[in-house]
Amino acid sequence: MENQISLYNTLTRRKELFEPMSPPHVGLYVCGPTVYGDAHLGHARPAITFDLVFRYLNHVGYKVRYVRNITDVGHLENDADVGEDKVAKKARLEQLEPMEIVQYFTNRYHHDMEMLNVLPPSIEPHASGHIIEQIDLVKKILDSGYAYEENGSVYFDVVKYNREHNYGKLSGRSIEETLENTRDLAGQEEKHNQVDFAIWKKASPEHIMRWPSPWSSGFPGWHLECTAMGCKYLGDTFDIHGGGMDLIFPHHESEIAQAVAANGRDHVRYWMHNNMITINGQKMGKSLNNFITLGEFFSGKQASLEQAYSPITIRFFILQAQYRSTLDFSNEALKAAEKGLKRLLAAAETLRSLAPSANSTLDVAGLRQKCYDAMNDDFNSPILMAHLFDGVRMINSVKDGKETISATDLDLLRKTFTVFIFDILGLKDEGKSSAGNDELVEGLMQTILDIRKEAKLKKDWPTADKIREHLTSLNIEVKDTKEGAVWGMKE
RNA sequence: GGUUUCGUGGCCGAGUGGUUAGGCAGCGGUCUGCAAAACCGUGUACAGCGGUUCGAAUCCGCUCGAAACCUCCA
Repeated sequence: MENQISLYNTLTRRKELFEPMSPPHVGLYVCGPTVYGDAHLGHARPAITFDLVFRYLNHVGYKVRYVRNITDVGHLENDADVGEDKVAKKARLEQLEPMEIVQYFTNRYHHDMEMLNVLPPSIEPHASGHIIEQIDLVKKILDSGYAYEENGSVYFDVVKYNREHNYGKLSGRSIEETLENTRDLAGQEEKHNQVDFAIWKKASPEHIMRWPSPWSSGFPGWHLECTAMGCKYLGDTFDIHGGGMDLIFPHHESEIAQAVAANGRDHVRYWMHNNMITINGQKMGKSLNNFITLGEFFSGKQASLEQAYSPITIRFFILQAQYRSTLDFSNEALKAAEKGLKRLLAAAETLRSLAPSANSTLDVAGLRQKCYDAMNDDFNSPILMAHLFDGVRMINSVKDGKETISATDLDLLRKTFTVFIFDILGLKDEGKSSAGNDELVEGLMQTILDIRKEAKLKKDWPTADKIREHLTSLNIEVKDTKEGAVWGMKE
């Protein structure tokens, strides 16, 4: 590989050179959504972060198998193990089949992701479709002695595991402290220790999502699915596992424990975690009830939104921050993103019609290298964007005749812009497809603008202004530029 | 309370020992019948107090403030 990528590994808490186990193949697993509600801005962050990782690894020549699961079982709603399954709860409230809910929100999730130009993963396994694998995993853990059965449920013996391995290697916490600080929760009599967690849970009579198992009719534990599906599709040990920072403990910590207990070897080599999106300085999340769904952003129909924001604006906004930093939502920040995106795309468009000169006064190769350097340094998209904006200045300067560019450099700059803006950052010009592609409309508009042009040549300003005003009232915006009048639909 | 992380100019957000991050807004200018847009130029900021150093936003200590995790959570 020509590009040496370094990435921040949560396991070691530092940046490390990325070396896949069996290049050029790379295994990438990312925790996907729990489909019991619409995706909100917070869900867009890991999707876009790891879409960037997926796109870049592919770009530099790796063959990536990207697995992102759909969680449609488990994940208990209330404290400890006495709660009911989130999906099941919603189902009963609305008198729908659980799988109907799952399908409905999965479809909507896919739609939102497509809008954000997030590429589909290579495999998108459902937890409910891997009950057999999960039961197998429970058996393995029982066989290796790191779990015990109690009244139809199976619990992971964290204390025993911690004696031989390090439960806490990822999150950096010690089990002793955790033991001291864990609250007393009801319904935990079955557990030998408070830190133990269920890997198979017997279903209560009213619990409708349930599967037969050697221990009881029940359902798999919260952390089991990712271990089971990750190992199934990527191997017992694989390259990269990603997800939100809020999953580090206990979810990912427990995933490691389950995998090591079952397979006796290391689970994941590089753990990557994206930071949270905040609103008023606080995490945007389901439980805090302060989230804004992606659909609401796209439509602008939500109390705290001053306007609609297009999917690609949202994408640009998220990529403007490095994935390990928190990112604070505000209308002001989003509007800034919208304008910046527009300027970047306008320059990309200008680039297509730029004329070359005999030689260059610009360092295009240097710019290109800086772009790669930024991405190689832990996928630093904001730095990449800063360099691209330097490119924007170059393009406009050439257009103004202040700088010149050779044919070779022009070609290189075009390639650089295309690769980084569209292929890697995954941005796109949304305006292009939505308006102005209809032949009839295009013809009519051309006729009208021609008439206006003639009026302007005769300095018949009232007529010219009248045409513009009438079009404005139809939501069509006309702007007189040096190259003539251009029109577009107002947002 | 414990663990971890953070505090950068009006806003968002990089950087992390010595040289301009970048975007948006603002200001100045160019273009322009008007309007809008576009383009160019422009800002010495780094929570506070000490310390280390020739030199700190960057390292160390303390203080203040904020967040995440410890319970489902992207």
